[in-house]
Amino acid sequence: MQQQKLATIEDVAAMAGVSIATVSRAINEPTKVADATRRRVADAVARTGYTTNAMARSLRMRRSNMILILAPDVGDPNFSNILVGLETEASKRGYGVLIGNTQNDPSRETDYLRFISSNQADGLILFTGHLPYGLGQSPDEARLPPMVAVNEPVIGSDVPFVGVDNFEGARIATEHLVSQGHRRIAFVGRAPNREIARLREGGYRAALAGAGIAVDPRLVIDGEGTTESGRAAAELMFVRDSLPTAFFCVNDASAMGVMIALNARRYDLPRQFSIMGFDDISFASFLTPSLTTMKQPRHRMGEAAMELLLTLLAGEQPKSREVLLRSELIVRNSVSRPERG
Amino acid sequence: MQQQKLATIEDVAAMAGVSIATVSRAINEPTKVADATRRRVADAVARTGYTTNAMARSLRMRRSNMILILAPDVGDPNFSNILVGLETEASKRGYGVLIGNTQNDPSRETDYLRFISSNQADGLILFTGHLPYGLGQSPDEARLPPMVAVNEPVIGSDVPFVGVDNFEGARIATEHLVSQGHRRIAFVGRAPNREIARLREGGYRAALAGAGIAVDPRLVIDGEGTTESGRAAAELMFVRDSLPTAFFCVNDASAMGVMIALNARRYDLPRQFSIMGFDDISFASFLTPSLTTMKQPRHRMGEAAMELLLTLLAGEQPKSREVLLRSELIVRNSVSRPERG
DNA sequence: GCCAACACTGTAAACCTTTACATCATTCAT
DNA sequence: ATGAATGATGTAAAGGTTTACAGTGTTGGC
Repeated sequence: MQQQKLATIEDVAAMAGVSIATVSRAINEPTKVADATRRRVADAVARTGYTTNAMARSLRMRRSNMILILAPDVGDPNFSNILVGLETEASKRGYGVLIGNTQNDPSRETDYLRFISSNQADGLILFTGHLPYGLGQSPDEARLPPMVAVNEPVIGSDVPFVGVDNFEGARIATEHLVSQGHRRIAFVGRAPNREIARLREGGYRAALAGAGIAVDPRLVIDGEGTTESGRAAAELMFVRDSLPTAFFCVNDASAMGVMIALNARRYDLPRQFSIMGFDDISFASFLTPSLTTMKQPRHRMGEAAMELLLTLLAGEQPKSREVLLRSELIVRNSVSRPERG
Repeated sequence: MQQQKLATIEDVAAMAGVSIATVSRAINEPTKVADATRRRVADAVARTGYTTNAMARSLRMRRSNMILILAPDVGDPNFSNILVGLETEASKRGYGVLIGNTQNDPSRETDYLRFISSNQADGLILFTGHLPYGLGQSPDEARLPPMVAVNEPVIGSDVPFVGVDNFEGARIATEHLVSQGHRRIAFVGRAPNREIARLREGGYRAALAGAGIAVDPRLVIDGEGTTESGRAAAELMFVRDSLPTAFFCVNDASAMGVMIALNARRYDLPRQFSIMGFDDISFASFLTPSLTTMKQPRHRMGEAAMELLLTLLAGEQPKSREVLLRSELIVRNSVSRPERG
């Protein structure tokens, strides 16, 4: 329909009275061409409305200037701000971002790899916490495309990682609860095969150990980090009749679930139960009570991850293959001193 | 680094003992090639690990199978689910999605158009509510790339639109408030130059007119649809001392702001004030009180928008250039009967 | 036994760049 | 005045597909 036959470099060359090589140089390496010529070319570009055909360019240069972002769930509230950071940095450096929503479906992961193998993307950002299915198995690591994990490290691999120190953050969070006088602290969202959950559980255990508190296994509940799983976890504790005075949740979504369960049972929060989350998603402050949590610097995480990936792509040696940003304790109103022992 | 020199169609052809043309056909038009040959090619493809180079393909076919999504703010909670829908449908049809976060910055809008003009994207999905800067001005509409607006229609243009009937939805919402006995109903988030806000304000006015209620101009407050603007709007009413019994907010984000303001003033909601939002963002149900609002079928909006765009791209005539999905009243706990007249 | 139709395959052009190499003119040191 | 170095430009190859067109062999109808 709108195929008006776009101007090519040849049209520009003809109009400027030079060869196409000169046009290319005038555009990409302006110093290598005489001033007068450069002006003629610039003029011709303007008059023809020429834009260089990215496909031809990518074909020739074997580089697409595109980055593929693989995320299990683009709708995750913890995702979007990181995405903005990624996109900002990429755009600043002349890269575009392609998004791939995998829903943790192995076939979709494999499917998206076609963007890499077909040269449509030069590198990969991983939110998934594991290598895309179809990449990890073969031992020829050399074949791995340049990639960086963000938010969640990739288990058992040396994929560069950008995020917060989840172990340390969880320890700080748990220590905050301890410092308020809590000794029976639940961990909601245990998931041994999710690296991020494992790290946070580790920090939780370390904090308790440091305070000389034994972990009551009945207070460590499995969950996938969803709101519903948080709700179910809290309910389970009531059924088992083994209650904590505080809940440390693997993330804010779980914490919301716990809060829903407790509100539904008409408890007065935080008087009767304290709740601590992790992530500081944008809605954490709008809950009632507003959620005390650990803040992830999401925008900066995104920027740093993209920066690292582009450094890798440029073939340069990055300062470090792991960027750990500081998470920050955000004290709001969901934590108080326990009313009973 | 991993430039192992990927297999090309020529390698496959050599291994299968056929010409490259046959390989191409075996892959893209299997019926046009003899069974035995097809098997040999398939075998060679498997053995070489060949994937077709998307750049070369796009260059030749003048089509990238990519869609550019232009959104003012990727972090908007109303955005992500639509994005999932867009992505799902695109992926199903073999398209990839490229995301462009404009932050309403005209220069970034223009900048992203390079993806279109350089053939890196075949079509455009617009969240912005206006034509990208750098596209609208010239009258040669013929040059416009295929595009579809989602969520917010594009003012004064015939860009196809997929979304809910915002006028009608706002009318239903307001009528609900009226049906509960409210007569002093505020509209929070007036923005005459935002089409979506105008439509919703229109629905609000229509509902009041239908009920024989005159609009009190002091109850119509400007705002950009942010949480902060909602908070400020509510505060303004207290300052002006012209209070409604119910707030109809242009979107959920504004409604949250109003709620924050009222909670801060220690009002008992919804007993003393009713609040109605629009969008049903994922957190609406987690607010206290949970938010009564109009639900947008976001996932389906995304799918429908992508479907429409791909239809356009295929050069086919779509059934309609406007797809209006039904928004649905979600009754929760933020609306009750007014306690005073 | 001949010709047309058909099924399959190959040849080569086209898609639009970037860039190594060659060419030519000019400058500068000697 | 000469040769080398420098600077500006041009020529042509390469990047990997798709596809119009041509070619070949086979089938089937007469």
